[in-house]
Amino acid sequence: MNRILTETYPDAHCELNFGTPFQLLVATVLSAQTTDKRVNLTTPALFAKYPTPEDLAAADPEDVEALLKPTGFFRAKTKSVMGLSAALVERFGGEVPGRLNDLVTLPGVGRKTANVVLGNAFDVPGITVDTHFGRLVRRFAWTDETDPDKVERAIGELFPRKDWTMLSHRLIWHGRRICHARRPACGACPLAALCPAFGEGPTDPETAEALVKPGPFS
DNA sequence: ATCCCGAGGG
DNA sequence: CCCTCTGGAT
Repeated sequence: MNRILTETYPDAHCELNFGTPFQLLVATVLSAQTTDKRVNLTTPALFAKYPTPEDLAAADPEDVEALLKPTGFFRAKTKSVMGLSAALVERFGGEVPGRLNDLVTLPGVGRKTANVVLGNAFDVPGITVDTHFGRLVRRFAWTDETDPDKVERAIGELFPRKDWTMLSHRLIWHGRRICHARRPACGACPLAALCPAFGEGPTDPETAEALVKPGPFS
């Protein structure tokens, strides 16, 4: 299945826009329970006004809340991004640390966010267990764990370190495009023949026709 | 109504 | 383990 994912999504990548590791960190915190498209509509104004941890730590919280409103959870996210900015200035010399154990000490930063930053700003392999990743690895029966930390460990044992970041991107892309939470587009899925969850539950009607005409080799 | 590249708190 | 934070798209 991994080979097909690799062929289907050879160029899968992080779709958040950023100019610095700090901006990627902030954008990733903002991406919780929001589409990255909406984050990308929000961050330009934020980064224009507050490009560095020093700027954001010294900002007026009400102004930041107003800027972050469209991303949802705007009070909690303001607290997180201003808090992590202050922590970066106080404890890390204003630089984003390149180690997981340091990143997760920042307010609002869990393992998922930390691994996004490691994988996309530091070239350090990281498994990012978000809602898509967890759903897909369970559908694929790669693990039956539901706790994100346990999923991360289980998948980490199945794949070599160097593949962790791209595997994360590919599963997330596949989850967004085909293997949706509610009505997966099984009829359009290149993994259909190999997928243990194929045909389970309702399928996207737009692709259902393909299920009846599976192709030349069935 | 349900989902979106979650994290912190109880 | 649960709950809450929150707005926009479908």
